[in-house]
Amino acid sequence: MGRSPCCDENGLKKGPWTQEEDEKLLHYIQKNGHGSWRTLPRLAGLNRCGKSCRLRWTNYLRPDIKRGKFSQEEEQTILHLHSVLGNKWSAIATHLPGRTDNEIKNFWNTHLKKRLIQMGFDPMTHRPRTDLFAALPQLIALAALREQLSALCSPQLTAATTAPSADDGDRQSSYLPCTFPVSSDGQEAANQQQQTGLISYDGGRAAGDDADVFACHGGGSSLPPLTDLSDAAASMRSGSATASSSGFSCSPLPWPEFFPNDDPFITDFL
DNA sequence: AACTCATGCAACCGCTTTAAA
DNA sequence: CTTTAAAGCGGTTGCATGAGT
Repeated sequence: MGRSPCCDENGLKKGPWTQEEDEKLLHYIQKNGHGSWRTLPRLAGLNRCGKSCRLRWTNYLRPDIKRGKFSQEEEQTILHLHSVLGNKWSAIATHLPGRTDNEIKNFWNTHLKKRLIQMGFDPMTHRPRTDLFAALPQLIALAALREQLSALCSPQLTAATTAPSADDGDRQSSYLPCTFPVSSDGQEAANQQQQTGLISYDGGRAAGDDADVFACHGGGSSLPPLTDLSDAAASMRSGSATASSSGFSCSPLPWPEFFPNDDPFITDFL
């Protein structure tokens, strides 16, 4: 398992390519093909290592490269393939004609990964995050909120905040915040995801598979997606009147037992 | 206008895999 | 079968640019 020598050792040029170098490489490959990348630089009159030339060609100079913004469809394809293949950028790139593995990798790292994280999904598993670290800021904020509520509200609220016993199974799921209004089948959560335009693809795989990959509630995680509580506040402000008058049973805030819609403190607080 | 910070992307590094001797 | 060279691949870095202060 030998390693190709580093460019430094041979005094070869590194760093950004000049237009002149690009032209030399392009001209040589168009005329002769790339053949052996090892010998190409010398033959093409370039003071670069073969590796650098190959990279420049495959990621930039190749004539079939499609440049510019990724389309919605390409985005969905990447998300889908990444959920199946993981960080196999070259494998993903084979399904996106004109896109290089490097380009896809960059797009993933700078856009898609961040968006998944923001939505509370683990970018590697595509499932809601379960790690305590990721949840910590929100847990702290909620703990502070709870403390304030305990101090200001009736004793029954304090009682209600007592942690459930270990055999409380289902009830524990409502212990952590989620601004996606939850129904028994989680449909609203799915709808909300679709509205974001992020997780909405439906092609390629069986519905069951995708439902599993992008499950929000009850998808094998005890922790719902992490969200900004201000979203919940806004949603409550806008929906509280109709919710109370129509007898809407599902609180827009998490932990309805702690944050009852008709509690004057809660409505004032929000 | 000057500075700082965040973002996007091209390119490099080093490990793994493949193929040839 | 073993060794070695070359290619492939994914992770990471560093620079250019734009936005915000």
